Amino acid sequence: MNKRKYGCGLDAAVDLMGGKWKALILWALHFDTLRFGELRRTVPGISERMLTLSLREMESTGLVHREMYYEVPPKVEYSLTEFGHSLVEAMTPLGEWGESNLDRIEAVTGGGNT
Amino acid sequence: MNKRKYGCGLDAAVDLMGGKWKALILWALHFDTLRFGELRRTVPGISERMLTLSLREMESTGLVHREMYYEVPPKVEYSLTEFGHSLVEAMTPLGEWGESNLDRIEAVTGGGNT
DNA sequence: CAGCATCCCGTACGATACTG
DNA sequence: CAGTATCGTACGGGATGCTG
Repeated sequence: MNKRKYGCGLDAAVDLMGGKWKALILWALHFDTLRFGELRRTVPGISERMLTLSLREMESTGLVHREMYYEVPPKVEYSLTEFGHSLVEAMTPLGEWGESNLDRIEAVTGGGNT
Repeated sequence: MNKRKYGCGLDAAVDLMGGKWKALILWALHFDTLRFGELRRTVPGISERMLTLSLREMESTGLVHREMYYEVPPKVEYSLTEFGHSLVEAMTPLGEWGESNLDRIEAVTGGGNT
């Protein structure tokens, strides 16, 4: 049962793009429509399982569009919906902040705890 | 051992404020310096344990400042550091996006999956 | 190539009780 | 008031193997 209302919009947004991989996937798809294998190569370190799961989840939340081509070598392309693009744009400042403070963040997370 | 480098700044930022409660706590502290009990009341649904853990973690990452007063009724005040404030500011667009799309988000997360 | 199934583990999180 | 200790669970996530 999921009766979770969100404390604020930020909470809701984090729920959508939180987790370990969704932000990376969103980011990757922001620039290009990508196939499964391309995504796998673009997002470093992700497993097939997590890519599949994340993609499915983002499909179901309307962030990602999935286009299947019924060909002999199976081909599936993933792209962002308008909704997805708008989210990425909202995340951009956070991403820039993160990059500006990468050193510091790596220092505190690497030497600290979870 | 923690050799996690981040895929991008966004990844790093999400690592800092991800989780279930940190965003809410940051948000609450953005407006005011708050005591433990006040925070507990401000962040709806959080347990003492999670509040403590989140606070400790954010202390260790330099987002939150903790000020103890050695008085008879113990008193501790939490506030954001400059670092914390800058993070909140970077998160703001995301929060606004979330609020603008609250209905949609609740619909897709409430009826879907995690 | 794209993807699902299964096993397994760590930890994030929750509930409850106790303390200075 | 402001925590800490302990226990238990659920889920996120990794590794591996199989299918159309």
